[in-house]
Amino acid sequence: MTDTHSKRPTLKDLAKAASVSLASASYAINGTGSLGEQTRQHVLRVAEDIGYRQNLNARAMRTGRTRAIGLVLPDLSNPFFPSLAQSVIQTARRWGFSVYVTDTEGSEELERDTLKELVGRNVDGLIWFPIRDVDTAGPLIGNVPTIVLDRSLPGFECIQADYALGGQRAVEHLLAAGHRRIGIVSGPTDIASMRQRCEAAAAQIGRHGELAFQVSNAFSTDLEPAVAAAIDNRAATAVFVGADVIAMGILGHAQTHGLKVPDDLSIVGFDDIPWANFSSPPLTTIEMPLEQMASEAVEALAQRIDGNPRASRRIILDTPLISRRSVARPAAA
Amino acid sequence: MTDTHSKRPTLKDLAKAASVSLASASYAINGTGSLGEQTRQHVLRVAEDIGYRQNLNARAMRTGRTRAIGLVLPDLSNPFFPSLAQSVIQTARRWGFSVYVTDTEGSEELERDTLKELVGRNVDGLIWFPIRDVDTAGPLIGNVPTIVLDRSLPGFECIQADYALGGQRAVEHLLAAGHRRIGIVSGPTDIASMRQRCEAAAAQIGRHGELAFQVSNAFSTDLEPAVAAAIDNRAATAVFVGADVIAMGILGHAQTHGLKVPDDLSIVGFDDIPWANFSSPPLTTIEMPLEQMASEAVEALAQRIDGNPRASRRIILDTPLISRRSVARPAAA
DNA sequence: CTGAAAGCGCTAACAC
DNA sequence: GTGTTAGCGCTTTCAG
Repeated sequence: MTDTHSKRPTLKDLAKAASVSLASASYAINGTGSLGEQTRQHVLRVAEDIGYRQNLNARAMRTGRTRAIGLVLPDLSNPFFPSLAQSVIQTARRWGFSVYVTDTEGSEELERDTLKELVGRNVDGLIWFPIRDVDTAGPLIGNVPTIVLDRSLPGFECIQADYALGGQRAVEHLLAAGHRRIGIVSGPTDIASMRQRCEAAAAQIGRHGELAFQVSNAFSTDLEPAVAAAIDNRAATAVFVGADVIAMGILGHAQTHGLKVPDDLSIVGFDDIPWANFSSPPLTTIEMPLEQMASEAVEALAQRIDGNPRASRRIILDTPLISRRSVARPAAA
Repeated sequence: MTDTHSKRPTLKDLAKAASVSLASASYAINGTGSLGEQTRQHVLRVAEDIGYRQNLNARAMRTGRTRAIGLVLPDLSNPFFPSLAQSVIQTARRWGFSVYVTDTEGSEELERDTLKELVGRNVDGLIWFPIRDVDTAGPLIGNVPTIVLDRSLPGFECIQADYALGGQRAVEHLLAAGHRRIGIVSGPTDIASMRQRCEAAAAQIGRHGELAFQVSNAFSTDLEPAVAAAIDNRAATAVFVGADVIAMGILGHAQTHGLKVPDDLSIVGFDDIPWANFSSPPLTTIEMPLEQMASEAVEALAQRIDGNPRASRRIILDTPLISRRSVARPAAA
């Protein structure tokens, strides 16, 4: 039994309890060095008995590696990010890393603080989904291996998806369904990946139809007045929405304002967040390959951490269309 | 300018660069000790110049406090948890703590590993949402101050909500709308908080109506056959569902199977996850006061960490009904 | 195969 | 007001 009130036993305590040297204790715990089989067993047993736990910080301090990585995300309340976080956590676990998840609340200042903090805690690497395509980190990050997600930051290895292709596919789908007057609701336009998908969409609309409107909205289900107005005007029979969260807001708005989806208004979103599949109607959308992003990111990071600098590749993943029920032929064709 | 390729400067480097002693450098950085104002300024300036960052691990090792807490959650893909995580992260930040978030993937083994890992990294405290009402941690946790969320674990300070009252309120609401034949779809029944809400609901139904069925489902939008069957049978005009995620699954199922909600089937859920407000119809549900849970938890933890043992209180928060559109009078009254 | 000792980066007595 | 120094718990040469 362990006394609940004593301090956590140290390696020294363990060595003493097992009457071996400090080194032997360490070897036994880590499975390193060369140690008599019985000694090792004995130490391990005693460790169990006295409830010994390695102090990972001390270990990290000595070895210079923490086996921890930081995941810096802009906003956990956007359902896109928890999914990503989950994938990263699981993949990292497979590689033997723990993950610090942080939410920068969309603030560049917090983002900087967070990054600083993580570096200060000596994470072995960083997976960073910046708020914008702006390097708020500067030299803060130092030499910490870093993979940037979705945004495009010079000097970093970036993992992205083919946003333009996604936007184009979305519009093609709408066109194929017979829509001609198509609107665009973009997310924040200071984000390159957002501009890309919307520009590609606009181009495609320009080619074969008519751009009814192009407005933008924050990453939120709450619609800004201009957006609500654009929808209410019924200038378009269909909209391409740059992010599913916003699309869900539009879906809700349309329905509470007497517009039937998809009959009066077809919608295609972008991201394929989990509940896109459970709205009514379920949302047709462009999939962001999250699991792949996560595993590519962790893998790339692991490579670098293990000293494989691996030329700063830029990885671009595919963005398939997921066809569900929010698109139909326009009523008045 | 900092050489991108050199190691991170240490306090020693800083001291040397500023030509002061190690202690003075430390004092300047931490604002402790007594130091000439100019010395301090000078050191700080030099620190900036050479890009010095504290090594928080080393500091933690020395002081015995990491200013980090661990948040152990069962499943980030249930939208309930990211919201909770976000609140915890933000509150913790206000108290000067960083948060390690982990997802135990519903596995008790991973839960144990995770807890071990966190303790090994010397977190100052733990906020733990156990998978079940089972203490998988045992003595692993040692003396690390821990707050348990939602579940009820002997010996821990637990923060819970009034589940029974919530279940009762849900049914009262259904009753008031004129329903008599009411079904219950519970979440996993090995969870006390789940049993409480459903038992209270059942009791209330028993008192003034008729329990049409009582089945259970995993925390998922995917319905188990028994649950789908119960819904399809139309044995009930209304259901109380123990968790919103499941409720969303039922909503989707009902609608794709020709049942109109709320006309053919009224639904009230539990949790008030973010998208409950954006389904169509928006889901009437019982609110879990997440922000409050989070801030109570962090606060309680901070207290203990700062050495205020504060008798192991059990905090019970209120569970108000949020009335939206998924409840109507039954068609055939 | 085992033990003694150095040192990772930092803080906090304690001396000056 | 500033500098010296002893460790925090651990890993890892290097001798025996």
